[in-house]
Amino acid sequence: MIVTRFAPSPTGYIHIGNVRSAIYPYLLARQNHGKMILRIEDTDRARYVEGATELVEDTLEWLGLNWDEGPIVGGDHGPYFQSERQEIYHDWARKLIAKGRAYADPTPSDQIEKYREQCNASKTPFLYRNFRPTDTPEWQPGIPLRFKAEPKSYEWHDEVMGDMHAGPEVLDDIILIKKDGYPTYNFAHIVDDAEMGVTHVMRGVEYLSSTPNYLALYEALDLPRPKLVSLPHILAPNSNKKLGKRDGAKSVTEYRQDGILPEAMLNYLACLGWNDGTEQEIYTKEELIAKFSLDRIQNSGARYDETKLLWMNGQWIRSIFDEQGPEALYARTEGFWPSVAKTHSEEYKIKVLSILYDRLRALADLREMSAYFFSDPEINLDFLINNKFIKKMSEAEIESLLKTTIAKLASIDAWDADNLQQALNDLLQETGKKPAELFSLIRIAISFAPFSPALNLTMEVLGKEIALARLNAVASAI
RNA sequence: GGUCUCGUAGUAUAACGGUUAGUACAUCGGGUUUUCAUCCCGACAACGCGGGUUCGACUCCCGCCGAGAUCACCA
Repeated sequence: MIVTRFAPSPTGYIHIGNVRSAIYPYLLARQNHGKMILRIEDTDRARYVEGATELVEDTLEWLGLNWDEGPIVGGDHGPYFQSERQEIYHDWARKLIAKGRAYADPTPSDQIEKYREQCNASKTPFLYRNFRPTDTPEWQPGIPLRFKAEPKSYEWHDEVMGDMHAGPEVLDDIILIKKDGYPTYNFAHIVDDAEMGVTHVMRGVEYLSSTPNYLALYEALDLPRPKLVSLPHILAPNSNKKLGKRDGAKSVTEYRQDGILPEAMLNYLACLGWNDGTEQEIYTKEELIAKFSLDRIQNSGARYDETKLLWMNGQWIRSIFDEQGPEALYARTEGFWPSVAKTHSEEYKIKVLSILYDRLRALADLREMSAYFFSDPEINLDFLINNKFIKKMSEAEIESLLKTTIAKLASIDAWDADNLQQALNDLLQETGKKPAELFSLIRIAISFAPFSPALNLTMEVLGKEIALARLNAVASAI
Protein backbone atom coordinates (compact mmCIF):
# COMPACT_ATOMS: atom_id res chain seq x y z
CA MET A 1 0.00 0.00 0.00
CA ILE A 2 1.20 3.48 -0.80
CA VAL A 3 1.60 5.70 2.22
CA THR A 4 2.53 9.34 1.84
CA ARG A 5 2.79 12.17 4.28
CA PHE A 6 2.79 15.91 4.59
CA ALA A 7 5.03 16.95 7.45
CA PRO A 8 5.07 20.69 8.04
CA SER A 9 6.62 22.40 10.99
CA PRO A 10 4.26 24.69 12.85
CA THR A 11 6.23 27.89 12.37
CA GLY A 12 3.54 30.00 10.76
CA TYR A 13 1.02 29.97 7.97
CA ILE A 14 1.20 27.74 4.92
CA HIS A 15 2.01 29.79 1.88
CA ILE A 16 1.53 28.88 -1.72
CA GLY A 17 5.20 28.01 -2.09
CA ASN A 18 4.78 24.95 0.06
CA VAL A 19 1.22 23.68 -0.27
CA ARG A 20 2.26 21.71 -3.27
CA SER A 21 4.18 19.35 -1.04
CA ALA A 22 0.83 18.51 0.49
CA ILE A 23 -1.05 18.27 -2.81
CA TYR A 24 1.17 15.76 -4.56
CA PRO A 25 1.35 13.28 -1.66
CA TYR A 26 -2.41 13.57 -1.36
CA LEU A 27 -2.99 12.86 -5.04
CA LEU A 28 -0.64 9.90 -5.03
CA ALA A 29 -2.22 8.37 -1.95
CA ARG A 30 -5.76 8.78 -3.23
CA GLN A 31 -4.93 7.50 -6.67
CA ASN A 32 -3.58 4.28 -5.22
CA HIS A 33 -6.15 3.91 -2.47
CA GLY A 34 -3.33 4.34 -0.01
CA LYS A 35 -2.97 6.54 3.01
CA MET A 36 -1.95 10.10 3.58
CA ILE A 37 -0.48 11.02 6.94
CA LEU A 38 -0.25 14.46 8.47
CA ARG A 39 2.65 14.78 10.86
CA ILE A 40 3.60 17.89 12.73
CA GLU A 41 7.35 18.42 12.96
CA ASP A 42 7.58 20.57 16.03
CA THR A 43 11.01 19.74 17.36
CA ASP A 44 12.25 23.30 17.12
CA ARG A 45 10.77 24.83 20.21
CA ALA A 46 12.23 28.24 19.49
CA ARG A 47 10.43 28.59 16.16
CA TYR A 48 7.16 27.13 17.34
CA VAL A 49 4.21 29.40 16.65
CA GLU A 50 1.04 29.08 18.66
CA GLY A 51 -1.92 28.21 16.48
CA ALA A 52 0.16 27.22 13.47
CA THR A 53 -0.98 23.61 13.61
CA GLU A 54 -4.60 24.66 13.45
CA LEU A 55 -3.77 26.88 10.49
CA VAL A 56 -2.23 23.93 8.67
CA GLU A 57 -5.22 21.73 9.37
CA ASP A 58 -7.58 24.44 8.31
CA THR A 59 -5.74 25.05 5.06
CA LEU A 60 -5.69 21.38 4.14
CA GLU A 61 -9.36 20.99 4.94
CA TRP A 62 -10.27 24.00 2.86
CA LEU A 63 -8.36 22.61 -0.10
CA GLY A 64 -10.12 19.30 0.36
CA LEU A 65 -6.94 17.43 1.21
CA ASN A 66 -8.07 15.12 3.95
CA TRP A 67 -5.62 12.90 5.76
CA ASP A 68 -6.08 9.37 7.06
CA GLU A 69 -3.78 9.59 10.03
CA GLY A 70 -2.65 12.53 12.06
CA PRO A 71 -3.96 15.21 14.37
CA ILE A 72 -7.74 15.25 14.83
CA VAL A 73 -8.31 11.91 13.10
CA GLY A 74 -5.76 9.85 15.05
CA GLY A 75 -4.42 6.56 13.75
CA ASP A 76 -2.38 3.50 14.69
CA HIS A 77 1.01 5.13 14.43
CA GLY A 78 0.65 8.12 16.70
CA PRO A 79 1.42 10.40 18.29
CA TYR A 80 1.61 12.58 15.22
CA PHE A 81 3.41 15.43 16.90
CA GLN A 82 7.15 14.85 16.97
CA SER A 83 7.41 16.61 20.29
CA GLU A 84 5.44 13.72 21.78
CA ARG A 85 7.63 11.00 20.30
CA GLN A 86 10.75 11.60 22.34
CA GLU A 87 11.02 8.04 23.64
CA ILE A 88 10.75 6.56 20.18
CA TYR A 89 13.67 8.63 18.90
CA HIS A 90 15.74 7.85 21.93
CA ASP A 91 15.13 4.12 21.51
CA TRP A 92 16.34 4.24 17.92
CA ALA A 93 19.27 6.38 18.97
CA ARG A 94 20.32 3.80 21.55
CA LYS A 95 20.30 1.13 18.83
CA LEU A 96 22.75 3.21 16.89
CA ILE A 97 24.95 3.72 19.92
CA ALA A 98 24.90 -0.02 20.59
CA LYS A 99 26.09 -0.62 17.05
CA GLY A 100 28.83 1.93 17.45
CA ARG A 101 27.24 4.20 14.87
CA ALA A 102 26.49 7.16 17.11
CA TYR A 103 28.38 9.00 19.76
CA ALA A 104 27.79 11.69 22.32
CA ASP A 105 29.72 14.77 21.33
CA PRO A 106 31.06 16.90 24.18
CA THR A 107 32.76 19.41 21.89
CA PRO A 108 31.64 22.95 22.79
CA SER A 109 30.05 24.87 19.96
CA ASP A 110 32.68 27.61 19.90
CA GLN A 111 35.26 24.90 19.31
CA ILE A 112 33.22 23.57 16.40
CA GLU A 113 33.07 27.08 15.07
CA LYS A 114 36.86 27.22 15.13
CA TYR A 115 37.11 24.01 13.15
CA ARG A 116 34.80 25.48 10.62
CA GLU A 117 36.78 28.68 10.28
CA GLN A 118 39.95 26.66 10.02
CA CYS A 119 38.51 24.85 7.00
CA ASN A 120 37.21 28.01 5.44
CA ALA A 121 40.66 29.55 5.78
CA SER A 122 42.35 26.60 4.14
CA LYS A 123 39.56 26.33 1.58
CA THR A 124 38.86 22.74 2.38
CA PRO A 125 35.34 21.48 2.83
CA PHE A 126 34.28 21.33 6.46
CA LEU A 127 33.50 17.80 7.52
CA TYR A 128 32.91 17.23 11.16
CA ARG A 129 34.03 13.64 10.95
CA ASN A 130 37.57 14.92 10.42
CA PHE A 131 37.37 16.46 13.88
CA ARG A 132 35.62 13.59 15.57
CA PRO A 133 36.52 13.65 19.30
CA THR A 134 38.54 10.64 20.37
CA ASP A 135 37.22 10.48 23.86
CA THR A 136 33.45 10.46 23.92
CA PRO A 137 31.35 10.28 27.07
CA GLU A 138 28.28 8.24 27.77
CA TRP A 139 25.26 9.78 26.05
CA GLN A 140 23.12 11.68 28.51
CA PRO A 141 20.80 14.67 28.50
CA GLY A 142 22.57 17.90 27.68
CA ILE A 143 25.00 16.34 25.23
CA PRO A 144 24.18 16.18 21.54
CA LEU A 145 24.30 12.81 19.83
CA ARG A 146 26.04 12.51 16.48
CA PHE A 147 25.93 9.92 13.75
CA LYS A 148 29.23 8.23 13.05
CA ALA A 149 29.42 8.46 9.28
CA GLU A 150 31.27 6.07 7.04
CA PRO A 151 32.74 7.75 4.01
CA LYS A 152 31.31 5.82 1.11
CA SER A 153 29.46 6.46 -2.11
CA TYR A 154 25.74 6.14 -2.59
CA GLU A 155 23.51 5.63 -5.57
CA TRP A 156 19.81 6.03 -5.54
CA HIS A 157 16.85 6.75 -7.72
CA ASP A 158 14.78 9.85 -7.37
CA GLU A 159 11.33 9.56 -8.92
CA VAL A 160 11.60 13.05 -10.34
CA MET A 161 15.30 13.69 -10.75
CA GLY A 162 16.25 10.26 -11.99
CA ASP A 163 19.32 8.24 -11.10
CA MET A 164 21.52 9.96 -8.61
CA HIS A 165 24.89 9.34 -7.06
CA ALA A 166 27.08 11.04 -4.51
CA GLY A 167 30.64 10.53 -3.36
CA PRO A 168 31.90 10.01 0.19
CA GLU A 169 32.80 13.68 0.56
CA VAL A 170 29.21 14.55 1.44
CA LEU A 171 28.84 12.02 4.24
CA ASP A 172 29.26 13.56 7.65
CA ASP A 173 28.59 13.14 11.35
CA ILE A 174 25.25 14.86 11.45
CA ILE A 175 23.54 15.62 14.73
CA LEU A 176 20.82 13.15 15.59
CA ILE A 177 19.63 14.39 18.93
CA LYS A 178 20.12 17.98 20.01
CA LYS A 179 21.37 18.82 23.46
CA ASP A 180 17.82 19.70 24.48
CA GLY A 181 16.89 16.09 23.87
CA TYR A 182 14.80 16.78 20.77
CA PRO A 183 15.81 15.04 17.56
CA THR A 184 16.90 16.95 14.49
CA TYR A 185 14.79 16.81 11.34
CA ASN A 186 17.49 14.64 9.81
CA PHE A 187 16.96 11.90 12.34
CA ALA A 188 13.32 12.32 13.30
CA HIS A 189 11.85 12.12 9.83
CA ILE A 190 13.68 8.89 9.11
CA VAL A 191 12.47 7.24 12.28
CA ASP A 192 8.94 8.51 11.82
CA ASP A 193 8.64 7.57 8.17
CA ALA A 194 9.79 4.07 9.03
CA GLU A 195 7.53 3.71 12.05
CA MET A 196 4.57 5.08 10.14
CA GLY A 197 5.16 2.92 7.10
CA VAL A 198 5.67 5.80 4.69
CA THR A 199 6.47 4.46 1.24
CA HIS A 200 6.97 7.71 -0.66
CA VAL A 201 8.91 10.60 0.80
CA MET A 202 7.94 13.69 -1.14
CA ARG A 203 9.66 16.94 -0.30
CA GLY A 204 11.36 19.94 -1.84
CA VAL A 205 14.60 19.59 -3.80
CA GLU A 206 16.50 21.34 -1.03
CA TYR A 207 16.80 17.94 0.64
CA LEU A 208 18.49 16.40 -2.35
CA SER A 209 21.96 17.22 -1.17
CA SER A 210 21.44 15.70 2.24
CA THR A 211 19.94 12.53 0.82
CA PRO A 212 23.21 10.53 1.00
CA ASN A 213 23.30 11.15 4.73
CA TYR A 214 19.74 9.89 5.01
CA LEU A 215 20.67 6.85 2.99
CA ALA A 216 23.51 6.15 5.40
CA LEU A 217 21.04 6.41 8.25
CA TYR A 218 18.56 3.97 6.70
CA GLU A 219 21.44 1.59 6.26
CA ALA A 220 22.76 1.90 9.80
CA LEU A 221 19.24 1.51 11.16
CA ASP A 222 18.52 -1.53 8.93
CA LEU A 223 15.57 0.30 7.49
CA PRO A 224 14.31 -0.09 3.91
CA ARG A 225 14.64 2.99 1.75
CA PRO A 226 11.35 4.59 0.87
CA LYS A 227 10.86 5.95 -2.62
CA LEU A 228 12.30 9.42 -2.83
CA VAL A 229 10.52 12.18 -4.68
CA SER A 230 12.13 15.61 -4.96
CA LEU A 231 9.76 18.40 -5.79
CA PRO A 232 11.27 21.36 -7.64
CA HIS A 233 10.74 24.75 -6.14
CA ILE A 234 8.06 27.20 -6.99
CA LEU A 235 9.92 30.36 -7.92
CA ALA A 236 9.08 33.89 -6.87
CA PRO A 237 7.60 36.12 -9.60
CA ASN A 238 10.57 38.44 -9.72
CA SER A 239 13.57 36.35 -8.85
CA ASN A 240 14.99 32.94 -9.50
CA LYS A 241 14.74 31.98 -5.91
CA LYS A 242 12.28 29.76 -4.27
CA LEU A 243 9.07 31.54 -3.43
CA GLY A 244 9.05 32.34 0.25
CA LYS A 245 7.40 34.61 2.72
CA ARG A 246 9.92 37.34 2.16
CA ASP A 247 8.98 37.51 -1.52
CA GLY A 248 5.52 38.35 -0.35
CA ALA A 249 4.25 34.80 -0.77
CA LYS A 250 0.73 35.06 0.48
CA SER A 251 -0.78 32.52 2.78
CA VAL A 252 -3.41 30.22 1.43
CA THR A 253 -5.77 31.83 3.91
CA GLU A 254 -5.24 35.18 2.26
CA TYR A 255 -6.22 33.85 -1.14
CA ARG A 256 -9.24 32.31 0.47
CA GLN A 257 -10.22 35.72 1.82
CA ASP A 258 -9.75 37.24 -1.62
CA GLY A 259 -12.25 34.78 -2.99
CA ILE A 260 -10.03 32.29 -4.71
CA LEU A 261 -11.90 29.02 -4.88
CA PRO A 262 -10.21 25.94 -3.44
CA GLU A 263 -10.82 24.16 -6.73
CA ALA A 264 -8.86 26.81 -8.58
CA MET A 265 -6.06 26.91 -6.05
CA LEU A 266 -5.67 23.15 -6.18
CA ASN A 267 -5.92 23.09 -9.95
CA TYR A 268 -3.38 25.84 -10.47
CA LEU A 269 -0.84 24.54 -7.99
CA ALA A 270 -1.12 20.93 -9.10
CA CYS A 271 -0.45 22.00 -12.68
CA LEU A 272 2.49 24.21 -11.79
CA GLY A 273 5.25 21.82 -12.60
CA TRP A 274 3.10 18.90 -13.59
CA ASN A 275 0.98 18.08 -16.63
CA ASP A 276 -0.54 14.93 -18.00
CA GLY A 277 0.82 15.44 -21.50
CA THR A 278 -2.48 16.59 -22.95
CA GLU A 279 -3.62 20.15 -23.47
CA GLN A 280 -6.15 20.06 -20.68
CA GLU A 281 -5.91 23.01 -18.29
CA ILE A 282 -8.86 22.70 -15.99
CA TYR A 283 -8.94 19.68 -13.74
CA THR A 284 -11.26 18.72 -10.95
CA LYS A 285 -9.75 17.11 -7.89
CA GLU A 286 -11.04 13.74 -9.08
CA GLU A 287 -9.40 14.19 -12.46
CA LEU A 288 -6.15 15.13 -10.82
CA ILE A 289 -6.29 12.03 -8.66
CA ALA A 290 -6.96 9.88 -11.70
CA LYS A 291 -4.30 11.41 -13.92
CA PHE A 292 -1.48 12.35 -11.58
CA SER A 293 1.83 10.64 -12.14
CA LEU A 294 5.22 11.10 -10.56
CA ASP A 295 7.11 10.74 -13.80
CA ARG A 296 5.44 13.77 -15.31
CA ILE A 297 6.50 16.11 -12.53
CA GLN A 298 8.78 18.74 -14.01
CA ASN A 299 12.36 18.68 -12.83
CA SER A 300 13.01 22.39 -13.07
CA GLY A 301 11.54 25.13 -10.93
CA ALA A 302 8.28 26.75 -11.95
CA ARG A 303 7.59 30.42 -11.58
CA TYR A 304 4.50 31.40 -9.68
CA ASP A 305 2.11 33.45 -11.81
CA GLU A 306 -0.78 35.01 -9.97
CA THR A 307 -2.38 36.25 -13.18
CA LYS A 308 -2.89 32.73 -14.34
CA LEU A 309 -4.29 31.72 -10.97
CA LEU A 310 -6.82 34.52 -11.31
CA TRP A 311 -7.70 33.43 -14.82
CA MET A 312 -8.20 29.90 -13.63
CA ASN A 313 -10.32 31.11 -10.75
CA GLY A 314 -12.54 32.93 -13.23
CA GLN A 315 -12.88 29.73 -15.20
CA TRP A 316 -13.93 27.91 -12.05
CA ILE A 317 -16.41 30.59 -11.04
CA ARG A 318 -18.09 30.35 -14.43
CA SER A 319 -18.00 26.60 -14.46
CA ILE A 320 -19.66 26.33 -11.05
CA PHE A 321 -22.39 28.73 -12.14
CA ASP A 322 -22.94 27.12 -15.52
CA GLU A 323 -22.76 23.54 -14.42
CA GLN A 324 -23.97 23.52 -10.84
CA GLY A 325 -26.32 26.46 -11.04
CA PRO A 326 -26.63 29.95 -9.55
CA GLU A 327 -27.39 28.66 -6.07
CA ALA A 328 -24.18 26.65 -6.01
CA LEU A 329 -22.09 29.68 -6.82
CA TYR A 330 -24.11 31.84 -4.46
CA ALA A 331 -23.34 29.42 -1.65
CA ARG A 332 -19.67 30.25 -2.13
CA THR A 333 -20.13 34.01 -1.93
CA GLU A 334 -20.84 34.43 1.74
CA GLY A 335 -18.69 37.19 3.14
CA PHE A 336 -17.85 38.66 -0.25
CA TRP A 337 -20.82 40.97 -0.68
CA PRO A 338 -20.64 44.68 0.06
CA SER A 339 -21.91 45.53 3.52
CA VAL A 340 -24.92 47.36 2.03
CA ALA A 341 -26.12 44.02 0.68
CA LYS A 342 -26.82 42.75 4.16
CA THR A 343 -30.46 43.80 4.19
CA HIS A 344 -31.28 42.35 0.80
CA SER A 345 -32.82 38.99 0.16
CA GLU A 346 -30.95 35.95 -0.95
CA GLU A 347 -33.17 35.79 -3.99
CA TYR A 348 -32.15 39.29 -5.04
CA LYS A 349 -28.48 38.59 -4.50
CA ILE A 350 -28.72 35.50 -6.67
CA LYS A 351 -30.22 37.63 -9.43
CA VAL A 352 -27.37 40.11 -9.12
CA LEU A 353 -24.83 37.31 -9.14
CA SER A 354 -26.44 35.79 -12.21
CA ILE A 355 -25.86 38.84 -14.33
CA LEU A 356 -22.35 39.69 -13.25
CA TYR A 357 -20.68 36.41 -12.35
CA ASP A 358 -18.87 36.21 -15.66
CA ARG A 359 -16.95 39.35 -14.76
CA LEU A 360 -15.52 37.98 -11.55
CA ARG A 361 -11.93 36.90 -11.30
CA ALA A 362 -12.08 36.52 -7.54
CA LEU A 363 -15.21 36.46 -5.42
CA ALA A 364 -14.06 39.54 -3.54
CA ASP A 365 -14.58 41.52 -6.76
CA LEU A 366 -18.23 41.35 -5.80
CA ARG A 367 -17.75 43.99 -3.14
CA GLU A 368 -16.94 46.73 -5.63
CA MET A 369 -18.76 45.42 -8.64
CA SER A 370 -22.16 44.91 -7.12
CA ALA A 371 -22.45 47.89 -4.78
CA TYR A 372 -24.87 49.91 -6.95
CA PHE A 373 -27.37 47.06 -6.88
CA PHE A 374 -27.83 47.53 -3.18
CA SER A 375 -27.67 51.25 -2.59
CA ASP A 376 -28.09 54.28 -4.79
CA PRO A 377 -24.72 55.35 -6.17
CA GLU A 378 -23.45 58.80 -5.46
CA ILE A 379 -24.10 61.06 -8.43
CA ASN A 380 -20.75 61.97 -9.89
CA LEU A 381 -21.07 64.08 -13.01
CA ASP A 382 -17.41 63.50 -13.85
CA PHE A 383 -18.49 60.16 -15.24
CA LEU A 384 -20.55 62.00 -17.84
CA ILE A 385 -17.98 64.68 -18.53
CA ASN A 386 -15.21 62.16 -19.06
CA ASN A 387 -17.19 59.83 -21.28
CA LYS A 388 -16.04 60.18 -24.84
CA PHE A 389 -19.56 60.03 -26.27
CA ILE A 390 -21.39 62.09 -23.71
CA LYS A 391 -18.85 64.89 -23.40
CA LYS A 392 -19.95 66.06 -26.86
CA MET A 393 -23.50 66.64 -25.75
CA SER A 394 -24.86 69.80 -24.19
CA GLU A 395 -26.46 69.73 -20.77
CA ALA A 396 -29.81 70.49 -22.32
CA GLU A 397 -29.46 67.55 -24.66
CA ILE A 398 -28.52 65.22 -21.86
CA GLU A 399 -31.46 66.35 -19.82
CA SER A 400 -33.81 65.93 -22.73
CA LEU A 401 -32.50 62.45 -23.51
CA LEU A 402 -32.95 61.41 -19.91
CA LYS A 403 -36.50 62.75 -19.85
CA THR A 404 -37.39 60.92 -23.04
CA THR A 405 -35.89 57.74 -21.62
CA ILE A 406 -37.76 58.09 -18.37
CA ALA A 407 -41.07 58.58 -20.15
CA LYS A 408 -40.47 55.58 -22.36
CA LEU A 409 -39.43 53.28 -19.56
CA ALA A 410 -42.25 54.44 -17.33
CA SER A 411 -44.69 53.19 -19.94
CA ILE A 412 -43.43 49.63 -19.77
CA ASP A 413 -45.99 47.36 -18.17
CA ALA A 414 -44.10 44.13 -17.81
CA TRP A 415 -40.62 45.12 -16.57
CA ASP A 416 -38.49 42.35 -17.96
CA ALA A 417 -35.34 42.03 -19.99
CA ASP A 418 -37.08 41.55 -23.32
CA ASN A 419 -39.44 44.47 -22.96
CA LEU A 420 -36.61 46.64 -21.70
CA GLN A 421 -34.49 45.77 -24.70
CA GLN A 422 -37.42 46.57 -26.95
CA ALA A 423 -37.90 49.93 -25.27
CA LEU A 424 -34.20 50.67 -25.51
CA ASN A 425 -34.24 49.89 -29.22
CA ASP A 426 -37.28 52.11 -29.71
CA LEU A 427 -35.46 54.92 -27.94
CA LEU A 428 -32.57 54.65 -30.38
CA GLN A 429 -35.04 55.05 -33.20
CA GLU A 430 -36.87 57.95 -31.59
CA THR A 431 -33.81 59.92 -30.54
CA GLY A 432 -31.66 59.10 -33.52
CA LYS A 433 -28.74 58.48 -31.17
CA LYS A 434 -26.11 55.81 -31.58
CA PRO A 435 -26.14 52.97 -29.05
CA ALA A 436 -22.81 54.13 -27.68
CA GLU A 437 -24.21 57.58 -26.94
CA LEU A 438 -27.58 56.78 -25.47
CA PHE A 439 -26.70 53.56 -23.71
CA SER A 440 -23.58 54.99 -22.12
CA LEU A 441 -25.64 57.80 -20.70
CA ILE A 442 -28.30 55.53 -19.26
CA ARG A 443 -25.76 53.04 -17.95
CA ILE A 444 -23.81 55.70 -16.13
CA ALA A 445 -26.88 57.39 -14.75
CA ILE A 446 -28.01 54.13 -13.28
CA SER A 447 -24.78 52.76 -11.92
CA PHE A 448 -22.05 55.40 -11.77
CA ALA A 449 -19.72 52.48 -12.05
CA PRO A 450 -16.86 52.00 -14.51
CA PHE A 451 -18.56 48.93 -15.89
CA SER A 452 -21.73 46.94 -15.47
CA PRO A 453 -23.69 44.13 -17.12
CA ALA A 454 -25.96 44.65 -20.12
CA LEU A 455 -28.31 47.58 -19.61
CA ASN A 456 -31.58 45.70 -19.91
CA LEU A 457 -30.41 43.07 -17.43
CA THR A 458 -29.15 45.63 -14.97
CA MET A 459 -32.41 47.52 -15.03
CA GLU A 460 -34.48 44.37 -14.83
CA VAL A 461 -32.73 43.30 -11.65
CA LEU A 462 -32.83 46.79 -10.17
CA GLY A 463 -36.57 47.04 -10.75
CA LYS A 464 -38.68 49.74 -12.35
CA GLU A 465 -38.99 51.97 -9.36
CA ILE A 466 -35.32 52.21 -8.55
CA ALA A 467 -34.19 52.49 -12.16
CA LEU A 468 -36.56 55.38 -12.82
CA ALA A 469 -35.72 57.09 -9.54
CA ARG A 470 -32.04 57.06 -10.41
CA LEU A 471 -32.64 58.46 -13.87
CA ASN A 472 -34.81 61.18 -12.40
CA ALA A 473 -32.21 62.04 -9.83
CA VAL A 474 -29.58 62.51 -12.51
CA ALA A 475 -31.91 64.49 -14.74
CA SER A 476 -32.56 66.98 -11.99
CA ALA A 477 -28.92 67.15 -10.94
CA ILE A 478 -27.77 68.42 -14.29
C1' G B 1 34.82 27.58 -2.78
C1' G B 2 33.25 21.91 -2.56
C1' U B 3 29.13 18.79 -3.92
C1' C B 4 24.56 18.38 -6.50
C1' U B 5 20.45 19.95 -9.74
C1' C B 6 18.26 22.62 -13.63
C1' G B 7 18.14 25.45 -18.83
C1' U B 8 11.81 25.54 -25.18
C1' A B 9 8.37 32.51 -26.34
C1' G B 10 7.57 37.45 -20.73
C1' U B 11 5.21 33.02 -17.82
C1' A B 12 3.54 27.65 -17.43
C1' U B 13 4.39 23.84 -20.69
C1' A B 14 3.99 19.91 -25.37
C1' A B 15 6.82 17.54 -29.01
C1' C B 16 9.00 7.63 -29.46
C1' G B 17 15.97 11.78 -33.88
C1' G B 18 12.40 13.64 -39.18
C1' U B 19 6.33 18.95 -37.38
C1' U B 20 5.79 25.54 -40.92
C1' A B 21 8.47 23.69 -32.91
C1' G B 22 1.92 22.70 -30.60
C1' U B 23 -1.22 24.67 -26.35
C1' A B 24 -2.57 28.04 -22.33
C1' C B 25 -1.80 32.75 -19.46
C1' A B 26 -0.06 37.68 -20.49
C1' U B 27 0.41 41.45 -24.48
C1' C B 28 -1.53 43.68 -29.12
C1' G B 29 -5.53 43.86 -33.02
C1' G B 30 -10.62 42.50 -34.60
C1' G B 31 -15.89 40.61 -33.97
C1' U B 32 -20.62 39.86 -30.63
C1' U B 33 -26.00 47.14 -30.88
C1' U B 34 -22.88 51.20 -24.46
C1' U B 35 -18.82 50.11 -20.65
C1' C B 36 -16.24 46.05 -18.33
C1' A B 37 -16.15 40.92 -18.74
C1' U B 38 -17.44 36.34 -21.10
C1' C B 39 -17.25 34.02 -25.85
C1' C B 40 -15.10 33.82 -30.92
C1' C B 41 -11.22 35.12 -34.65
C1' G B 42 -6.23 36.84 -35.54
C1' A B 43 -1.09 38.64 -34.45
C1' C B 44 3.54 38.95 -31.81
C1' A B 45 6.86 35.73 -29.45
C1' A B 46 11.05 30.27 -27.76
C1' C B 47 14.76 25.38 -28.41
C1' G B 48 21.34 29.43 -23.52
C1' C B 49 26.29 29.00 -26.43
C1' G B 50 29.99 25.93 -28.92
C1' G B 51 31.60 21.34 -30.52
C1' G B 52 30.64 16.37 -31.78
C1' U B 53 27.54 11.46 -33.14
C1' U B 54 23.92 11.04 -37.34
C1' C B 55 21.48 11.33 -43.97
C1' G B 56 18.98 14.31 -40.22
C1' A B 57 19.55 16.82 -33.23
C1' C B 58 15.06 20.74 -29.03
C1' U B 59 15.72 15.49 -28.45
C1' C B 60 21.98 11.50 -27.69
C1' C B 61 27.43 12.73 -25.97
C1' C B 62 31.20 16.45 -24.38
C1' G B 63 32.70 21.36 -23.06
C1' C B 64 31.27 26.24 -21.76
C1' C B 65 27.90 29.82 -19.96
C1' G B 66 23.80 31.05 -17.02
C1' A B 67 20.42 30.02 -12.91
C1' G B 68 19.37 27.45 -8.37
C1' A B 69 20.04 24.10 -4.02
C1' U B 70 23.13 22.61 -0.10
C1' C B 71 27.44 22.65 3.12
C1' A B 72 23.18 24.42 11.17
C1' C B 73 22.25 21.51 17.95
C1' C B 74 16.35 24.98 11.09
C1' A B 75 13.31 22.09 8.96
